[in-house]
Amino acid sequence: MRLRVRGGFEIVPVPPFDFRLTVRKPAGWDLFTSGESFADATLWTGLRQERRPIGLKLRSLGTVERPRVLVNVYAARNLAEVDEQRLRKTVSVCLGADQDLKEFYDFALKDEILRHVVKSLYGMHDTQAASLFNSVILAICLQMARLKRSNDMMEAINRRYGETIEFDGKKVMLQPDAGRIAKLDPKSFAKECNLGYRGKYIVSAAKMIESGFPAIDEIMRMPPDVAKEKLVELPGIGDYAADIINPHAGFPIDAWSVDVFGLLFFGKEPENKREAIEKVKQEGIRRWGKWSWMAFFYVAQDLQNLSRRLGVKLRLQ
DNA sequence: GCGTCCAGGTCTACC
DNA sequence: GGTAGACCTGGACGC
Repeated sequence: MRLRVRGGFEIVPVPPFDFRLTVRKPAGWDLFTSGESFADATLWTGLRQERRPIGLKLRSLGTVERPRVLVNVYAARNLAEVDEQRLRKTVSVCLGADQDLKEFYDFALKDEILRHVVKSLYGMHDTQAASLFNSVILAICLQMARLKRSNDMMEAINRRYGETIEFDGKKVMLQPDAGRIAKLDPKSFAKECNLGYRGKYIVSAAKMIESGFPAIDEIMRMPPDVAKEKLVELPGIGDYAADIINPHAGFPIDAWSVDVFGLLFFGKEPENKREAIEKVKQEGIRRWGKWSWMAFFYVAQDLQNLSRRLGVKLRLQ
C-alpha cells in the first residue's frame, strides 16, 4: 500500500534524550515493527491507528540535552484534526518523551551495577509498544523457544498476515491486527507459521482483544498490579509474558535473563534455571524496587559494556 | 546419522 | 492451593 505525506508535528522530549539510543536500541529491540529502518538520525516506521496503516518518519533535529523530534505522517487519505492529535499523543507516549530520567539516574549512580549502564546509555528513554496485540504475539513467541526460532515465528506471521506500506521511498512491514488473526483456524495458523502450541493462544488472544479487551494505553494507565491481573486473563499470557507486555510493573526474568542476573547478583549462573527464576526475580525487586524494570531494561541493552566493566562474561541475547 | 535434551512459560488435570 | 506433566519445534550435543 502506497502512502502519501498527510501532515506532521514536532515532539520535544524531556532531556536527556538520545534519539538514536531510544529508537534503535543496542540490543536490537524495535520501536514499533521489525520492518522499520534507520539511517542518518532518521527512523522510518509505522503503526495502525484504528486499523488504518500509518507511515512515520521520525527525524532528530536536536541534541541529547536540547532534543527535538520532527515527525512526518504518511497515510492513504487525509487525517482529521482529532486523529492527528491522537497520533501525536500516541507517538509521544511510545517514545517515552515525557519521561524524566533524573530520579532513576540519581538512584542508579549509587548502585554498583547500574552506575556503569546509565553512563554508557545516557539519554536512552524507555519506549512503549503501540499495539497490545503485537506485544502479545511477541510475548507468546518468546516462550519455550530460542531467540532465532522466536524471530522466525514472528517473521512468518508478518510475511503471511502482515502488510507492507510504502512511503518516502521506504518499505515498512506492519504486523497484522487482531481482527485478521481472530478469524483464523488455530491449527492452520499454527502450521502455516510454525507456531506449535502457541497458535491457539494467539488466535484466542486476538478474539479477546477484538471483543473489547482494554487497549495498551488503558493497560498502561492502570495501577501495575491491576494491569498484570488483567493481562493474565489473556490466553497464553502468564507472569513472565505480562511483564514483557507491561514491563513497568515487573522484572521479566526468563531462562536467558536468569543467567545474566544470576551472575550479576550471586556471582554465578544458576545450575537449575527454572528453579532460580523466582529467586533472581525477587532479588532484583528487592535491590531495585520501583526501578526494577528500568534497571532490567538498561542492563539488557548494555551487556557488552557491563561485561567489560565488571570483569564477568554476560551471555548476550 | 540418531537419540535426547531443552529453550527468553503456560495451562490443566490431579491431588 | 500446589504441582507434575504436556505442549510444538528445532538446534545443540553426545555417542
